[in-house]
Amino acid sequence: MSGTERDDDAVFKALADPTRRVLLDALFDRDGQSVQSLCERAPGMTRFGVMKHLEVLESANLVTTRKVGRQKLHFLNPVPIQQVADRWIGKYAQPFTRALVDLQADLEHRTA
Amino acid sequence: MSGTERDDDAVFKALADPTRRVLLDALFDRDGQSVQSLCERAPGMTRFGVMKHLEVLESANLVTTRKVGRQKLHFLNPVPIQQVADRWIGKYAQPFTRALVDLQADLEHRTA
DNA sequence: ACCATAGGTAACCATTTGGTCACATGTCAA
DNA sequence: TTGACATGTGACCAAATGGTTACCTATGGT
Repeated sequence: MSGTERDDDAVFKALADPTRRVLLDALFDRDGQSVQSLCERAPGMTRFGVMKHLEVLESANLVTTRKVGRQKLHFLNPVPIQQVADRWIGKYAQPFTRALVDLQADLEHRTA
Repeated sequence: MSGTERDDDAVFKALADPTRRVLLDALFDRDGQSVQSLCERAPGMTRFGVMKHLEVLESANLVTTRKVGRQKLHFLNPVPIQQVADRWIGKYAQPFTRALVDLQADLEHRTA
């Protein structure tokens, strides 16, 4: 796997868990939150579970952190998502593709 | 989890595996391929491994199938990807967001 | 100095996942 | 109808994942 492919893979894998997506959403709502604060978004899960998810997000470069006093603040970094969207998802989601898909679906429906 | 959230989750999880992304790319290149044909895209993996991945893609509704004679043809369905992109990824990848992100990154760099 | 608070480490566990193998089914063609 | 070919099923296995608990470190307030 090339470098960007490996990076993309980490991003895809990081996005594959609903808790992690919730955490990203939380940071989208309010950036720079502490672990404690983020735990509120994952009720019924211990702080350690949340921390593990945050580690995954951090190593996929989707969140960056900064220690302030005794708390660790988490910042959203959407750039990897944008890159993945640009060079992979866009290929499937572009209007051109969409038109083709609609046409194909129509044809399949007729011949079915 | 609501219905669409569960669907989105299946799509995210399906996209989390590199082999499955390769299979989608293969169908993007040439639609309507058989299992055999798709196996060529995953060298070093048995037909059964490929079949399992195809099942995952199918149950996430990313590929649809049609039996023709003794072979099963696979068709790409990008719609779920488009939906996920529209209602989740777009939020992070829109130009507006991108501008905010760049600004934030700049500020953080200055204060660091 | 002290204690409460915020976070970190490591061991551990259950489940899911990615993958294989052995075998079964269905279909075409001679 | 027999054999080759394409796909399906189920058992099975190793590794990764998601999560917990017990304990440790560091910081801030009083």
